[in-house]
Amino acid sequence: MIDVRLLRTQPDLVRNALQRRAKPEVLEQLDHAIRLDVRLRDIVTERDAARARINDLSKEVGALRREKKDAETLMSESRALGDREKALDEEYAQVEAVLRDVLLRIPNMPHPEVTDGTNSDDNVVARGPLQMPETFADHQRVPHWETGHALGILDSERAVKISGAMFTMQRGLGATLARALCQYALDRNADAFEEIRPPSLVSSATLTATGQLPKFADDAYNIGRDDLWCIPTAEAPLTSLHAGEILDESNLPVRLMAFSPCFRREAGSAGRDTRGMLRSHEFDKVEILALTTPESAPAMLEEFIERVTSTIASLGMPYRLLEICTGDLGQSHHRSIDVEVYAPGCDQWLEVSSISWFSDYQARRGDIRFRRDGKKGTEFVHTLNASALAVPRVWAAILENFRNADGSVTVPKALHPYMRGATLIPVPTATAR
RNA sequence: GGAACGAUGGCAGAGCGGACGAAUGCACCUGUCUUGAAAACAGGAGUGGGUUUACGCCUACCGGGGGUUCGAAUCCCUCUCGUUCCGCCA
Repeated sequence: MIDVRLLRTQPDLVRNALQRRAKPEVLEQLDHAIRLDVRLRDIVTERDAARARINDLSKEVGALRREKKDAETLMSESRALGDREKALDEEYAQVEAVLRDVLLRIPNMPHPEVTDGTNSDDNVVARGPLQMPETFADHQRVPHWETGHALGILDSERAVKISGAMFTMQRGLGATLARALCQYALDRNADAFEEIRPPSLVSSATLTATGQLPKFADDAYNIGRDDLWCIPTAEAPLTSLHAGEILDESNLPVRLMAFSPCFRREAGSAGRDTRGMLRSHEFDKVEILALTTPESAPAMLEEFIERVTSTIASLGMPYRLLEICTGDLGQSHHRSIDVEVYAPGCDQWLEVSSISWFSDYQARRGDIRFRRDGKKGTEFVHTLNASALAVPRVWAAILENFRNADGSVTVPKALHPYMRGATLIPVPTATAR
């Protein structure tokens, strides 16, 4: 949520920043919010004046009563004011609700350094592939779904039988590999992050704090009977962990990480990436997250980039960094860098992580504040997060990058400790099938 | 799912219709005293909103929402959460 005060005092600053997102309707929402805010303050001023008078009157009534004097004149004046106050209060609640809804739908202001652009075509490669092989061999040019099925470690058909389209299921060493990736990602960040095992079902308030609600309700699974939502990412419960709290500056930064399943309806992407593991309704991910002071957020962003890229690099696959342009930036995002891994089999750069800085946008929604040492008052924290590792796409990229000429897949060395001794996913023998 | 009880400031805990933003204790901050500390004494401390150049002033907040009243932490309704007992269960 953007700051109403900023919108009030420096509307042009906000307008210019949001203009860069290249979404005309946002500017209309902005003007709407400004009008509502003006109206709201008029109401508040009059309502508070009425309340002040009522408070004075009831004190006088109390005094008269003690002296056994008649107070009917004052009481009737107060009654009339009470009616007015009630009407104003109702109007306040109405206007406030609309204003809040409008504000919740206005996106965050992009960081000044974010490149201008209108859509994903304008994203810029911030760091090219550092280890792109000259060429890939033919045996690496096999899509992971073919390899996965041939090796008996991916069973899409039965996943569809059990749950429907866009669900996947790994088996045997494939399942072990998926879990190994999570285990590995957690261990790589355990030096600085507290591991959390959060709930996978959360309240509407929780999904509103991170920005999924109210605007993107169609993208998440809703359990209407209990008014709960399946988390689309551990970002949601982790960000809200300190919702409504005032933290001490000395406790910052708060660093959290979590393994969790992620549930996404993928409402707008029917028919896209239907094969294999590139897009599914449920997947596993390890998320890292930080709550920081505003001034230390840029350094944390750099640290996150370093952590994510070094993890990907340690698996030995070509990757690149993408600076997301203003037109492609998510609603809550102040700045985002995507990490993509190259998958030679399907010849695609796969987004395996998004490293994001939300400035105080989520903190304002979730009411996460901090108090500076020895100072009065509070400020909103900055939130940052990143996928330390998203399983399916990394899993897919491994099957393509490390496919051998005989059809087997070599397990990256970094994962060996988590594979129960397996260093290779072999081609099944005829009898084993 | 059923029943009973409960929810007050950082914590503990009073208040049960009128000067209550709220006693008291602990914790905290600032003075005085002390070489320093402790103790003692004095004082100060919450959050949001509106308004003001500013000091400040007004307003709201005793789990959430609604009601009664001139006036609600206090009375009534309702929801949520917690504790205990029963039921069910990994």
